[in-house]
Amino acid sequence: METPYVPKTVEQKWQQQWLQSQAFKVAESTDKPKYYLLEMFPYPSGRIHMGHVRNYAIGDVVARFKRMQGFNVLHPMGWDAFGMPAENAAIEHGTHPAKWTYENIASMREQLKRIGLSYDWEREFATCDESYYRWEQLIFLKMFERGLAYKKGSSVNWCPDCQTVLANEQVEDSCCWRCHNVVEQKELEQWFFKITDYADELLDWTDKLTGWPERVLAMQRNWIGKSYGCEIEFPIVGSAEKIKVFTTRPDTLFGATFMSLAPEHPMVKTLVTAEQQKAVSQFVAQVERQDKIERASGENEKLGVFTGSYSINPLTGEQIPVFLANFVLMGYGTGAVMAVPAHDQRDFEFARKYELPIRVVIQPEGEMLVVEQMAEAYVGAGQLVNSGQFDGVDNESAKEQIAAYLDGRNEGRKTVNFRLRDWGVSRQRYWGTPIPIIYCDSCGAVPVPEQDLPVVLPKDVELTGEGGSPLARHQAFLKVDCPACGKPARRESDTFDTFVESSWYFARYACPEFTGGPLDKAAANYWLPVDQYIGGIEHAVMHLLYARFFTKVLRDLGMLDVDEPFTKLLTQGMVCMESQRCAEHGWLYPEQVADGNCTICGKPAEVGRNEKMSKSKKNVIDPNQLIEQFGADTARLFSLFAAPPEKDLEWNEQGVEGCSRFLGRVWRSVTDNLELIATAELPTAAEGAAADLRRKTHQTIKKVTEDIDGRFHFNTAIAAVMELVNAIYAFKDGQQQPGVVREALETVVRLLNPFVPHASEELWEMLGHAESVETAGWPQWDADALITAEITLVVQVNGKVRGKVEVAVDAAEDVIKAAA
RNA sequence: GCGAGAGUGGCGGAAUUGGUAGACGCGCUGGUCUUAGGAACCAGUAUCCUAUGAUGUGGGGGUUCGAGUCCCCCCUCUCGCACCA
Repeated sequence: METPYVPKTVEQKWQQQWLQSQAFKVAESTDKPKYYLLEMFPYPSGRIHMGHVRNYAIGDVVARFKRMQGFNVLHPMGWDAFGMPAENAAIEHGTHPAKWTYENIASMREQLKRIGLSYDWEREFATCDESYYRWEQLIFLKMFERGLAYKKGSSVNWCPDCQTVLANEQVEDSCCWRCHNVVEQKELEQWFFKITDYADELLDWTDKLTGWPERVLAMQRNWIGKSYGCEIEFPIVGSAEKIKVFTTRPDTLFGATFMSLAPEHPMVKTLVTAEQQKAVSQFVAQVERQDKIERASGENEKLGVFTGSYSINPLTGEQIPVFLANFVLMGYGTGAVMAVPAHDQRDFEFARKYELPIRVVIQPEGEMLVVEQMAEAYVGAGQLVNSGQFDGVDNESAKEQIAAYLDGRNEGRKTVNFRLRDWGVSRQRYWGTPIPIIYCDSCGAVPVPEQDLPVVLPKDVELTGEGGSPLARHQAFLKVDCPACGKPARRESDTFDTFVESSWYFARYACPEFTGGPLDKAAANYWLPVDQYIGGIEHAVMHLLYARFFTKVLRDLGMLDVDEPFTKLLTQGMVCMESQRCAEHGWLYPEQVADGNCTICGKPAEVGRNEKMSKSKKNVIDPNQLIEQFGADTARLFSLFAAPPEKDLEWNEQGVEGCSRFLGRVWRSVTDNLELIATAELPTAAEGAAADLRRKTHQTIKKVTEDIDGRFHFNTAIAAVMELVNAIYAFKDGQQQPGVVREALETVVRLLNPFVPHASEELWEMLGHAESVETAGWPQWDADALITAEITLVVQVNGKVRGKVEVAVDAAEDVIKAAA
């Protein structure tokens, strides 16, 4: 009689069913509001890990919930398929990156399908598909036309042994990760995207992205790093040239007693005098070494060297020495700073070390700074002193006044400086999108004509890991005639940074099959922006900033009409697990530990709590095994129940069992009551204990709806359903009012559908419904059912609980007072 | 240093607006049923106390009839940026 719950059978059945009915296929529609839900697409590494399960389970709850609420939900999936791991695998295993990548995609797709995620699989694509990257090449050409893509010299990490460029992540302690030789800096011509043109817009919009976590916005603001200040020109003694500095403190200009330049500053050569030549080159070499090793170790002693030259402080007319200093960065501002030791801590330390003059030009109120007694720079507010006609002015107004004064004499001007720099997109790598440019001796860098796209990445290459990118040696690929003059020319052999692909994939999902351009504008405008984006916090800056930038570029290219790609963002936490380590035998698998001791040597194992799952720590749970043992529904339920989505989730075997038990309990609550409720009608009212159950049912609908919608409190939503299930178990008057039981059970099944869709569908069918539970829609709560006849009032005297009284809900105040 | 966030039972975590702190789950304790169960079901489980009761949300102040929640100061932890001129 009783049907046991066998997750595997149930899950296979419904996954098959969804596939056949194309349940999650969507098209543009006007009779339903659209909702675009997206999780960050995965890199096809070969296997799904628990982080993916969590990410996609979270997304699937929202997708299914919104669908049940009547939204036209776009929920696509694809693959961020270009990148280095494929090349490395090719080198190690003698396979081809394409083969490796597509095989990984095939097996990961099957894994994802076993989780029961509601994707419109017809929209799936991989960024290494020619039909995707060809449109990326077109976007590049349009950007090139507009001056948004340009080429300039830039230094890169170069391994002289492997003859290849290394990404920053491939440099470990200044050495090549593969051959462990010291990495050099090499000057190369690279392609850049002019993200700095959008710095202001990217920054301004951070205030309008109210659906984003504050910390992500803070990181982006920090990264963009806008600061208001002044550009000031310092003439060089005995030269017509001037040194430009950027400062946020023009008010302290009278206190600038020397100047510091970055060791890499282009004017260093002309500034160094013959006598200082040797000292300077020694210093530059020293900083180059220090940059990598000492800087990383937190060493920050201020070091410098005198160039032998002097510049002139434009306000005091004084000659001030020009130094090189290790703390001045070429990449920020102009690479030159006016040093005001009295009011800047770094300049202060530098001046003390090299015995340079310190002059106080800002006096704080109610205090008298004396240079000899200063232990550190004074960086606060105050009134100007030793500043000529500006004496007595408060320093905030002095910023304006001095900037205006300099502007009038054409010696400086107010300016804005950004930390953000243009995005270098060239990679000397094989497995990426070829940059569609042809170099001609006569015509220079010529864009590949649109009709010649795509520039197909050739497949016939062999990867050895040495000698640089195989594209740079692939004659058939390289040799091409100049599209402008027809003379023999050479193709660009660099490929794009893979962040380029992930900067617009979300838009392509709107029209993955479109052959008329990157985007079908109508489809893109219908679906975009993404209403809810979900992914890891590790992408807080790079990916999310680049995607925002690209969206604005696509808008300005006329390809779509939105300003921002992602209306709401949810950054989910990591999946962690306890790890165990033996002093002698290193990290231990859980089965290598018995009673807290290492099973190899018997010594106590050290327990590390909350460590991110990683193979090296042997604390990884394989989703396949988990699903095999408990089923996809349990895996989903636990990853949603154990922690709120934005927090780290600590994996716990017993917690998983708890979720599995709960599903069994739900299952039995339905199967045990099937006979009872077989002919029962849904109630519109109830009496006594049945009214309490009915109230609980409708309270639960309300709670779960509000918890999911916008708040993403899945853990408390699930807890609420558990309470309802407990109430059904506790309810003993089923014989009298079976309809109330049916209502409660159907509610449980419907509310659980976004979390455990397979079990939910199966139970819904058992309850006698021919149509999918998703078609049945999201339940509505009945406000009348929420009303109680009596409520418990807590009587507090001086804030202490002194008693409880039961009163009618509509009792008058004096009745309540009397009762109390 | 700057920026963001967090400190609540043995554990994961609840507590939309200030109103019975500890929902729900794990673990633990006891029970029922069973040949047996790590199955299922029922009950209990913040701390102290025999109990009335008292104490409890990192610490210290404050506002309030009433504070986990609001204000001030301090401590600790996590994450991000970090010589940013």
